[in-house]
Amino acid sequence: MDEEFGKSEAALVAARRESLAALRSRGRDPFAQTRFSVDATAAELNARYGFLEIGQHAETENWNVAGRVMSIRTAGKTMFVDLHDRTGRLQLYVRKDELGETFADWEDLDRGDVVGVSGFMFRSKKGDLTLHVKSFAVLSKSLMPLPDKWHGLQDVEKRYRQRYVDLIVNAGVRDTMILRSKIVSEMRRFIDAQGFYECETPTLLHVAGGASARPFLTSVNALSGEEMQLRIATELNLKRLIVGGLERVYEIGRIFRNEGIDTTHNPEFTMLELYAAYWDVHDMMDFNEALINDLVQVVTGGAEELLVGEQTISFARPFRRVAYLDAMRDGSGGKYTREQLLDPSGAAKIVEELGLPKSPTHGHALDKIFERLVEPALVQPTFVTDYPVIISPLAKRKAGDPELVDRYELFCNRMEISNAFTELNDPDDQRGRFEAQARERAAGDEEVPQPDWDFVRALEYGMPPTAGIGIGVDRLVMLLTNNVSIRDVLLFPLQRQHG
RNA sequence: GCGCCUUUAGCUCAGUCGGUAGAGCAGCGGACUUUUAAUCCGUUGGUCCCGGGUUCGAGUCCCGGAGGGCGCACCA
Repeated sequence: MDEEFGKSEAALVAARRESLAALRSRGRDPFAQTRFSVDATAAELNARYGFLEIGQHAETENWNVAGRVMSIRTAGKTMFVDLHDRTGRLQLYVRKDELGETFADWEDLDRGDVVGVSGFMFRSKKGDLTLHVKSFAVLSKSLMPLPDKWHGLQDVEKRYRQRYVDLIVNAGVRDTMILRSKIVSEMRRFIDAQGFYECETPTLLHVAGGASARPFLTSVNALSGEEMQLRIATELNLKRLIVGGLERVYEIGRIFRNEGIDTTHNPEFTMLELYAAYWDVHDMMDFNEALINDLVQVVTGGAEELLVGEQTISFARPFRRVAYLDAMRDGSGGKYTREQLLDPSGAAKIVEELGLPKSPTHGHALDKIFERLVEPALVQPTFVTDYPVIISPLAKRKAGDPELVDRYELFCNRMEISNAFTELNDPDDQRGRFEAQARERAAGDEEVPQPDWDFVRALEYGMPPTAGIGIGVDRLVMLLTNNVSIRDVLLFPLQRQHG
C-alpha cells in the first residue's frame, strides 16, 4: 500500500490514515461527536500533587484531562505518553493488563493525536508526576507528521506561514503569545480602573489622519464603490469623543500603514491610544510610568527590572527625562545648538555633516539627526520631552515657548514605546497647521496626510484641555517578552503569498 | 527598491577538489511491565527551491528567477 504513495510525506500521512481506519474499525472514531468533560489541566495536577513521594499514589481521586499526545515511549506492555495542554505537560502511564483490548487503541495513537484521559496521579520511579490512565477517548486524529520532537520547527518561513505547527511544537512561542494576552488584559484592567471607556472607532475612513503614513486603499460597494482608506491612527476620532464629552476614552486597535516591513514594523499593528480631558502632558507622563512599571511587575512577578538581550533595564520610577533639543546638543558634544536645529538650513547642514542622506523636510532632518545622535543611547526608559512644533502637528505649544510643544516620547531599548502630548484644542492653530500640511502634500510629500477639516470643526465646538498618548503594543510586548522581532510577538505576521 | 546570507528526506542538519545522496529524529517491522531526546535489532523514505548554461559528468561552478532572514533605504 505504501508503494502507491511513493513520496515520503504521503507515506507518513498514509500510515496515520491507516491507524485512523484501525481506530474506527474498533468503534473509536476520533472525529465522531464526543463530549469529553475536562476537569483539570496539566499545570493544576502537577501543582496539586507536588507532595507525592516516589511510588506514592492518589488512587481515590480521579481526574479527566485532555490534550495532544507529544511523545510516546513504549516499554513492553506499558507505555509512557507526554500529554500537552495549554498549561504545559503531563505524563501518562498506560498498562496493557489494565486496559485489555483497548490497549490496542493506544498502539494506534500517533504523535499529535488529541485524547481525553481519566485516571489518578502518582509519582513514578524516576520522580515524574504521572497520571495513571484508567480509561480514555480519542478526540481527534492528527494526519500530518509533526516536526522533530527535540529540535522543534526551526524553519522561520514555515513557522510564520504555519503558525499552528509552530505553536504545537515550540513551547516558547506559545508562552510568548499567552504572555501577550496577559499583558493586554492587564493594560485594560489598569486603564479601566481609572474610569476610562474603551471605545471602538472606525477602521474604514474617507480620510486617514492622525499620523504621517501611506494608507491602504479600498472601496465600498454599497456606496457605489466610494474610495476609502484604512486608518493609520485612532487619534482624530478619539478626540472627537472627547469633544463629545466622554472625557476619558481609549482604544486598543489595529492600525494599518502601507509601508516597510522589518523587525520593528508590520503593515498592521496594534496601538493603544488613550485621551484624558483635564490632564496635561505631565499627568500623562505619570500615568505612562505607572502603567509600564505595573506591566513589568506583572510580567516578572513583582520585580522592576527586565533582562532585555544582554542588558538589564530598570523600570523603577521615576524614569529618566531629557529635553529633545538638549539631548541633541549633548549627543553632539555640545556642538549642535537649539538655534541651528530649529533653523531649516541649519538642520540640513547638520544632516550633511553627519553624512546622512539629504532630507526632504526640516522635520525629516530632525528625525534623522535624533536617530543618529540620541536614540542609540536610549536603552534605559527615558522620556524625551519638549519636541519642536514643526514635527508635532496635533500638540499644543508650550506656554512661553511657542516653537516647542508639550510633548514627550518614551524610549526604551532604543525603541520608541510611546508618544504623548497635551492636545492642541485651538481650532485656528489646528487649521493653520493642517494648511501647512496641505502645502507639503501638494509639494509632493505623499506621507503627509490629507487634512481632516471636520476635525477642525469638532474643535470649534470646544474640546476641553486634554492629554493623549499612543503606545505601540507590539513593541511593548517585544520589550516585555524579550523578543527582537515584531514577527515573534504577532501570531500571524504578514508574509508574501506562496511562491 | 538596494546589498549580504539562505533554501538538500516529514523535521533538524552534514555533503571535501565537480564523480552519480548521508546522519539523527520521526515513520514502518520486531524485543522490552516505571519510561522521559527511553534503549536494542532490522528497515522504508530524495523534483538537492525553479529555469537556463558550462562540463564526459552539477547538490557543488556560472547566469536568471522565486521564497525566507538580516542590514540599508522608507516608516514625524
